[in-house]
Parts: sequence; structure tokens; C-alpha cells
Amino acid sequence: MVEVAASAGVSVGTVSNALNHPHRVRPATLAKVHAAIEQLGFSRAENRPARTNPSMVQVATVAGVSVGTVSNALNHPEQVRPATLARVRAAIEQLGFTPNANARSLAGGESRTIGLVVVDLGNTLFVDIARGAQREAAARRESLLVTNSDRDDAQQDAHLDLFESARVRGVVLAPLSDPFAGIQRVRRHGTPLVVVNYDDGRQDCCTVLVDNERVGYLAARHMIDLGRRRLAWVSELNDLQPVRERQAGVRRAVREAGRGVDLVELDTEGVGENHGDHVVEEVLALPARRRPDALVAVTDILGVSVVEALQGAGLSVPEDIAVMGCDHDARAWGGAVPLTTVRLEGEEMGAAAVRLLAAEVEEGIDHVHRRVVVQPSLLVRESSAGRAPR
Amino acid sequence: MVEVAASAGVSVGTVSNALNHPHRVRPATLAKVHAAIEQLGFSRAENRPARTNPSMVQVATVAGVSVGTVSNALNHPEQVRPATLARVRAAIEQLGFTPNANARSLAGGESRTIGLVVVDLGNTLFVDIARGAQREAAARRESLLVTNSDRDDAQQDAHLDLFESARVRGVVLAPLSDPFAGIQRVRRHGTPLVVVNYDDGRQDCCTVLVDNERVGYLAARHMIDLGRRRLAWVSELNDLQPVRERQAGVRRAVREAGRGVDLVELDTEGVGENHGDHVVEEVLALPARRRPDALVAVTDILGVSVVEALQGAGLSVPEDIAVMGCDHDARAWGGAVPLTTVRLEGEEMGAAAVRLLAAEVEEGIDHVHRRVVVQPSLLVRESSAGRAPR
DNA sequence: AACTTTTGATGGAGCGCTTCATTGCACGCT
DNA sequence: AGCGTGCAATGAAGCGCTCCATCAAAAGTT
Repeated sequence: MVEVAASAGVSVGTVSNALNHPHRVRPATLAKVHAAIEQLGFSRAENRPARTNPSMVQVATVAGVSVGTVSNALNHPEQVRPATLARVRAAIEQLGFTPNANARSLAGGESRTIGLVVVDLGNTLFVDIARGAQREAAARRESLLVTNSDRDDAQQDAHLDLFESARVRGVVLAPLSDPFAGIQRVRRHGTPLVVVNYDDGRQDCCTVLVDNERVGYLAARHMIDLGRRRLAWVSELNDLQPVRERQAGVRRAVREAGRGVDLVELDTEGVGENHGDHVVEEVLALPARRRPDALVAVTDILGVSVVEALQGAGLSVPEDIAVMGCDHDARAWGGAVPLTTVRLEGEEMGAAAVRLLAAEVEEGIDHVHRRVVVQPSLLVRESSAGRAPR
Repeated sequence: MVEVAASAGVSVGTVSNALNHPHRVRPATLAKVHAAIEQLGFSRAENRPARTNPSMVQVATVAGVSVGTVSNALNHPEQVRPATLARVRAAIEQLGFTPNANARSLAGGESRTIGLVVVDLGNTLFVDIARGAQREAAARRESLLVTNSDRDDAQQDAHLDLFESARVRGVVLAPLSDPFAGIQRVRRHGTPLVVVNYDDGRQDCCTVLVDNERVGYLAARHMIDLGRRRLAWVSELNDLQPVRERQAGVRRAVREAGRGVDLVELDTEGVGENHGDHVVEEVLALPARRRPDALVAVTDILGVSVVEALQGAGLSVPEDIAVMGCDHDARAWGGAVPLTTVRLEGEEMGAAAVRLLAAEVEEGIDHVHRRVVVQPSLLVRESSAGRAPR
């Protein structure tokens, strides 16, 4: 009727009158309306795209049982007699019936999907997190849906809203920046939320964290254990939390090592592929007795870049200077000298996040937010330890 | 009541009788049931996680309008008087109302999400595809949900079912292997499906493809244009379609170049990080006059591995032998010598897939399946062309 | 055999929304 | 004033499912 009204150039009300109270409508208008009806009568049939999933009603009809029984066959098969169950399943098979998850979660008030919003799918860590979350979710017979906010706050918010409106069972968020607003947004209606890889300190939700202080500590400690005595820490100038923590870990390792070990801290303007040259300039500018014999880069990408720049400057790695990065970033796997790194256990983080989510769902009102700190591990390769004998 | 029955160890029917026709129930059973009721009475209150999203009814009440009007305010704001609209919006704001997408798509029969099932999120190409699809979907005011099948057919099927049951608007599939079964599964009920990066030849759905023949052609042609005359093509032994096509492209380029150019084809047992050594052995085993001066690897990972092995064997790249890969894989970005490659335009592929999906939705019954072939592009870096002057 | 109890199946209410025929009302025209 | 019209709002039907009180028949018990 709305279409007819549009086509006839009158309001819906007029069409209604034309049909039910024709005497109220001026003859000319009446004619217009009837013409429109006539015309649409023809074109109406064709634009049905025939997207016709069978419903439980059809399954019930074919199986010769009631809708309730079909529902039971699906969700509580133990309450259905084997013979009946078989009939229902045959009907489902025959019709190719796939339950409508929307109707399910509407009626049941529960969903079996969890949402994961990730800041950057291009980064190995987050792909690993997704993989771990996926695995853990599957083990709990839940589905995991992933969205990539691509380092964009607006997208991140949009995706949180999306999951909220889909009434997912819970959301795992690997945020770009302080996720406070996002947390509020999601928790407003009690949707369980776990934040991964960001410590907002407020502890008003469950959190899965990397022990970034330990990342730095493991790295520096490794170099010291190798007998290196003049360490360099290279990171970017900005104030990102993980960077500061890693730096703190490096400092602690150096402090613990006592006076025999020195530390130089170098800054770059970024951690990308091309910042190695600048670092090497700074290194070479140092007086020989302060020149580092070991260098820890805040990321693998930066580390690889430094290795290349050092080699370009005629220094050998690891003989003259041992180099390592952090993150176990796949983008750095192809380096000339395989890079020693501190590996973040992304899969474990993702799995832990899903477990926390499940706990929050189960515990309900009694839930107390928890924080899981996943320990990184040292991965020694040639850039620090030299080529292994073959 | 189901809970009570479970707790009392009787059937639901018995509980019903106990409540409505107690005389029909044996006293002992009656007592059990009442005990169970008593017990659950206490624990019932606490496990309500208070996950209470306001519904449109509440919004309507607060705004002092009917539910229909709230719906109109949301979906057809132009049909609502500004003053009313403002009241409704204020109520939505005040209650923190988020529409229930499940109910929406149930009632409206339409969903605004599309699903993307990807074979390997660890691979840059698919991350790019996801990014491109995301962008195009956002532009059409649709949401994109991603799942990672992680090279596992069972997971892929599970994810297709998931999207099917969520009644998404359409599915984009980047399959592991021949997606015939998956296609059947999804199309059975008319869900639009676009397959990316796999050509099954049957053309019973829309497809977005890389011109893999051209990938090989561009690569070999680049080497020939650089003046190289003895090319090597390195690929794994298996029979994957894209590999064969790339090989065909290489052959064509060599053929076109005429008799001055030779081609050696080498096989590896895989394309991973450690297969370079073997390739180099094969290369060195060739008589000097047949030894290649240019090498095209089927993937970047293999290419980087070859570069390292060559350097390890004392050969220089690109002087002695130019090397390149294919794919523009991020995992190869960190190589000692930046690797020339043929770039697959993943973002463009993802965007094209979403556009095809949209077209299929719009065209409905009249839709004819289309095939979009996205052209790869050559990315020249140092491993073939030498270090650019600074 | 006469009863109680259990099992297995039923059918209807309701989840939160969209859609749309219907209506009340105000406006403009004669 | 009175008719015809358009606008804005209403309210009920129904989307596909789950849940559950209820019941008929089968299975036990005495």
C-alpha cells in the first residue's frame, strides 16, 4: 500500500480510504489510486528474490510433529524418543533447514557468539590473539566473530555497537587507546567485556596483559647473560604504555647486573622499517668506549632495520654488536640474520580472554574482575647468539 | 520449572502435577518437588546478571509515543514530526537504548551484515582482502564480520553455517580448497556468495580472482627487461592452481622473449622459510653456462629464503643473480635485501567482492554471476634492480 | 485390575522488532 | 461551513524460535 501511495502520488491514508471508504474520496483521486494498483499488480511478482529458508514449521509439518518437538529435537534431544528424533532429523536434512540464529537468540535470550574487536589485523600479535580466542571459543561451542578497527577509534566504536546490538554473549576488545568510553558503552547493559593488551589501571573489567616489563627484562638479561656489557635500548619517543614498561624492564636488568653493565637509551621518531639508519648514526657517533655491544629494539621491525643499517655500515651482527627486537612479529621473519626476540604469547592471550569472558558469564552478579598477565618468552636466534653450527 | 524438575530428579510433567493436581502425586515425590522449589527459590534471585537492555517499548513509554513511532524515528525519520523525533531521541539517549539487531532482522527479514570467511589471517593477502571488504562495506552502511578458518575445512564449513544461521546479507569466501560443497551449502537458501581467490571454473557464483598468470608473466618479464637471459622458476611440487598459473605466465614471458632466453624450473618440497638452501644447492649444481642469472620464486617467503641462501653461498644479489618473489607478503618485508615482488591487490579484491555481493542482492532473480579479475602490479626493489642511489 | 508415576509430545505465549492498514486531526479549498 | 486531503501517529500482526504448563498414553506399582 505504501508503494501504491508513492506511485499514485497520494498519501497512504488516501489509498486506505479509496479502498475502504470510496465515497470519501474524490472521483479523480480514486481513479489515480486504482490506476496505480493496476500497474503495480503486474510488477509486484518479479522482485521476490526467493530467499526462502525453511522454518521449523515446515520441518514440523514434514516430520509430522509439532514445532515444540522440533525445538526439543534440536536443543534437548534426550527428551525426544529416538524414533521421533530420527523423523525430525530426516526432515531437517531433506529440507536443508538451518535454524535462524536471530530468532533463537531473540526467543532464548542467549547467544552463542562472542565478538572480538582488534586494533590491527596486520599485526601478528592480534592475529595470534584471534586464533587463540577462536580455539578456546570453539572448545566451548561458541562462535567467534572478528572485526578489525584498523587503528581507528570511530571504527572501534562502531564495531562495539555492532556486537552490542547483536546481543553477543560477550566482547573481547584489543583497543587502540584508552578504552574507557568503549567499556562504558559495552558495559552499560551488562555485556561482559574483556580488554586485551591494554592496562587502563582502573580495573573495571577483566584484562589480559602482556608483562611488558618482563619483555624488556628478558631482553636485557639475555644480552647480559651472553656477556655483553654495554647495552643500548632503542625505542620511539612517544609515551605509549608498553614502551615505557619495556624500558623499565631493561633498566631493572641493567641495575641488577651491577656496575659492570652500562645502558644507553636511544630514541627514534618511529619504529618502522626505515629508522635503523638513524639509530646506527647515533651509535657510531658515540665514543668508542661507550659504543654498545648489544642493542635491544622495542619492536622487531625496528630491530631488523637496525641490523641492516649496521651491516650497511660494515659492522657484523652479532659479532660486533648483538641485536634483538621484541614481539615476534612475522613481518620481521625474513631478515638476513634471524632476529632474536621476546615472543608475546598471543594465542594464549586470546584463549585467556575467552576464558575470562566465560567466567564472567557464569559467575553473573558475583563476578569479580580479574587480570591475567601472560608471560613472554625469549626466542634466541642468530642476531644475538650467532649462527648455530650445522 | 524445568530447573525444579532437574533438581528434584523428576520430569517436568510431575512438577506440573505437583503444583496443579497434588492429589495425583505420591506424597514422597510431592515432598521432593517442594523441597526443590524451596531450594531454588533462594538461589534464583542471584543468578540474574541483570543484563537488561531497554526495549523499544520502554523508549516509547518514556517518549510518550507508540512503538511504531519509535521504529519510524529510527528507520524513517523523515516521516516523523521534528518535535516527536526529538522526544524519541531524547528517550533513546536517556535509556541508553541499542536496538536489538536480532529482532530487527527477524521482523524486517533483512540484515545489514556481511560475513567474510578467510582461509588464513596470518597471510597478508587475506588481511588486505578483509581491510578492503571492510572499507567497501562501511561505505554501503553494512557491517563486516570476519572469521578465520585457519586452513581447516571443518572450520570453514562451521563458519559458513554460522553466517547462514545468522541470515547475513551475503557471504564472501576465500576458500582453502575447492569450495564446491561450501557453495552448495550457502546457496541452498539463496544467500548471495562471492568466492575470492579461487577459480573453480564452474562459474556458479561470482568470483574475484587474481590474474595469477599475469603474476608470473610480470615477474619473468621484469627479469627479461633487466637484461637477464637465464631465468629460474622456483615453486613447490604440489598442484595448486595458482602455482600452475604463475608458472604458465613465466613460461609465456620466456616464450615471447624468443630464443635468447632460457628457463630452468626447480621444485621444492614447500615454500617455507627453510627451503632456500635446497634451491641454492640445485642452482649451484647446474653447469656454469646454464646457471641462472635471475630467479623468480613462487612466494616471497621462499624468495627471501633463497636470497639468504645465495648470500650464504657467497653469491651477491642482485649482481650475480637477481631474485624476486610474488605476493607482497609482509612476512618478507624485513629481508636483508628488499625483495622485488609482484603485488596482489588484496584491498581491491576485498572491495570488489563486496561490490559483487551488493550487486547480487540488488539484482535479485535477474542476477548473472560475474567474474572480476584484479590485476597484480610489479613492485621493484633492490633484490632485482640493485640499491637505488641515495 | 486398578491405581500412580513417568515419558514424550503438544500448543500457545512471548522475545523485540518492522510493517502497514487504519484513524484522528488540521489544513486548504470551495 | 463543509468537504476532501495529507500528515503524523497508532496498534496489531507476524517474523522464527524457545520455553513451559499441560496432557495423553505408556510404564510401573500394589
